[in-house]
Amino acid sequence: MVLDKRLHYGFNGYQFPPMPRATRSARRRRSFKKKHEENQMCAFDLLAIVAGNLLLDKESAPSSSNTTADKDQCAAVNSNVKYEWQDEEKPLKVEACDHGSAARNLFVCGPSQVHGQGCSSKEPLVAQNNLNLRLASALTKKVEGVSSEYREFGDCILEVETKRAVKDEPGKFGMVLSSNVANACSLEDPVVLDAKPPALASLDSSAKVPLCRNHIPNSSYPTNRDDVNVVSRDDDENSGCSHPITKKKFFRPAPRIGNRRIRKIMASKYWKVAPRFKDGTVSNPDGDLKPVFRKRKNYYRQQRSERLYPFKKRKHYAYSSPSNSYGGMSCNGDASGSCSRMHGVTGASSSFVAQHTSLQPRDSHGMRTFNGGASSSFVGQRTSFQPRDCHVKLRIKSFRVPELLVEIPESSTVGSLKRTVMEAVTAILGGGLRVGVLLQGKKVRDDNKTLLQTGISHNNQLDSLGFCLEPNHSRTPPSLCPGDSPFLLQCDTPEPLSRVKNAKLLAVIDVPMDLRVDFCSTFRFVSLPTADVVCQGICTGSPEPHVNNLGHYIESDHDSASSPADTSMDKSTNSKALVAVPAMNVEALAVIPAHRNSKQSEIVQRRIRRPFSVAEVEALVQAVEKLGTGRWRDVKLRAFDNAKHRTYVDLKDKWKTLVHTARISPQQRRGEPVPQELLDRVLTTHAYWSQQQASQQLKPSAAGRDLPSPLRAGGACSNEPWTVDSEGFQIDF
DNA sequence: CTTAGGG
DNA sequence: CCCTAAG
Repeated sequence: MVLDKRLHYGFNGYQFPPMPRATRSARRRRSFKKKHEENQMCAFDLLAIVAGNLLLDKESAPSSSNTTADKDQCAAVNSNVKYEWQDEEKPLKVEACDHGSAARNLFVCGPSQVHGQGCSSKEPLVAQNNLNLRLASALTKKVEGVSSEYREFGDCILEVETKRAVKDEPGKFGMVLSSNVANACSLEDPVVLDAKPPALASLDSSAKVPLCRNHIPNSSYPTNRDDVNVVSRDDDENSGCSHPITKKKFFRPAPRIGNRRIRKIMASKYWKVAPRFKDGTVSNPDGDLKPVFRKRKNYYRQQRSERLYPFKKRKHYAYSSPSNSYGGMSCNGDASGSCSRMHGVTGASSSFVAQHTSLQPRDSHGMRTFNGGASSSFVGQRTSFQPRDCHVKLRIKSFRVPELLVEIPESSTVGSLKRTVMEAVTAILGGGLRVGVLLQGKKVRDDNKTLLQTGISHNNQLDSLGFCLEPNHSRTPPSLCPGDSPFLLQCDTPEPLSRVKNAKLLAVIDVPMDLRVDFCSTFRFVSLPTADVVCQGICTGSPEPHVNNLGHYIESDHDSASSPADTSMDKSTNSKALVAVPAMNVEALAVIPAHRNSKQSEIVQRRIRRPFSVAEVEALVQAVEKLGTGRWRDVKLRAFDNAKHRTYVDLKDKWKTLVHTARISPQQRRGEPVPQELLDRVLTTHAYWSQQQASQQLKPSAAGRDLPSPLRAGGACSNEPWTVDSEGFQIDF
């Protein structure tokens, strides 16, 4: 099979789109050429092709079986083929790998110049660096003569790390490909991955962050940077933080990635991520970053990204406004997928990092909590943007509507019933509700405390956090929330309400930790001034490393500690750091079941008190007369099956109180008076069953027969002082 | 989960 | 109504 698809990756971040085909218009070719000329800065070019075929250039049609590349010009590894590519200056050899399965991984790496000459003839490349490529993994081949490392994951993903920065573009590099990706790309729609670090895009930049085309100031790269920070990701183990390495440092050998991880990666669709980087490019506050891409390219990318990412990114991000620098940054939950993808793009991101070495997040706070790449990404973000503060992500799966009591005549129509219910619901939702926050089972009453102060932080207790909807007493007007809150939740002084005990809420809200507790306002958070606080904490259930969209890198490296050394950016970024928190974030990112610690997190509210009506008492008495006092479950089923709010324990308790009530003087009784007739029956019944119970104990074997069994319920027992209706009385609520 | 009881 | 030990 011939793959027409190929991917070009520019280590510099410059990408060469596939040459236009001959069939294409001259105009397009010119355009193509022009573009490349403009991007001469690119020092290194990596060409990767997956799926068994490598197209070195349009002229040389690659066939799966043979090496089309001219010797000396390109090297490609095909499934079982060995290609050699020799550059005069830097010979690159790639030994064939034999991967059993479908020939997949191909990649070519070489000085861009070579590439330019032979393969992409038109592209001027400045290749000066030597890259060592090494394939780790199944393919495990070494490519010598180059200074980067490859990691091949499974049969699909290749990660490249550069040890050395390209001359002009220190730190830029790399990428990961998956065969899938390759397949996905057609020449027509070349996949262009930008190694460049997207400045500050959020992961799902696609959704919220404006594409950076405009942000790209110019094509030239900064030349004065010597330091390259590279973050290498570790293996599957996650938890890495990005740590920048100075360019002089060599990257540590890329750890191998287990299949498991590979699968994950694949699943995450790395390749999809790649495009994002590009898109994600955001203007760099410092202006340090200079995107190499042109608008046109961006256009490409954008298009592609759109195509490739049909799926919507997390809604979560959607909320974040573009302005919100960090809104998209966090990865978690759902995001994990995207994050992981990013991970795949390690190389690219790392390059990004390098560029931004100067930017280092001062605050490692959030970092530590991150897993793998994600954290690193954050780092990057922070550096460039002002860090805000950690965010707590909570998901509220649903709110249960507090119990509604509706009274309606039996003669009412169903329609009127519906309207009645609607009105009740509307009354509640329209200002009759407020949100209660519970932490560790305790209600958080102080709305003015920050989440952090309250103990709600990104790295803890999320599972012990609960929310509840409470009826809002009319006396307390909704204070904070103007109508904008989508939920129309009003907040006011939190008062424990017993009604909503069952509300189960799981948080999944992305909340800045410095927000006040009273997110009742719907979760419209009010950000407090928190200049210093900056952490992007995110909790994710997913072990996957995350990479921030910025391309900041993250690595889950074992030993690597994130080294935010460079603070040069700090000052610049700080000012920006605190941005208004968008009202968004309500979206759920990660799903964090709040009910895990049922005891603690679950709402501990006491149930609302609901006095038994006379009718209920009647039903209860009747049922107990028939069933006895030791079969509350049956009583429930028989008479209160439809009264969801009455548990058998409630019935038992009520019986207990009825007995007590019957025994005390009427003056001592409280509440709705129960007809004496009923109380008398209560006493009679109680006495009867007590006796039965006693006799049963004395002579268990015989007693059983005497006791009215449920089955025999229809027939009144001769001993029973009452007549029983076989059907019983169902209380229907 | 049910019961039975104390709180 | 809640909480819980027991079964």
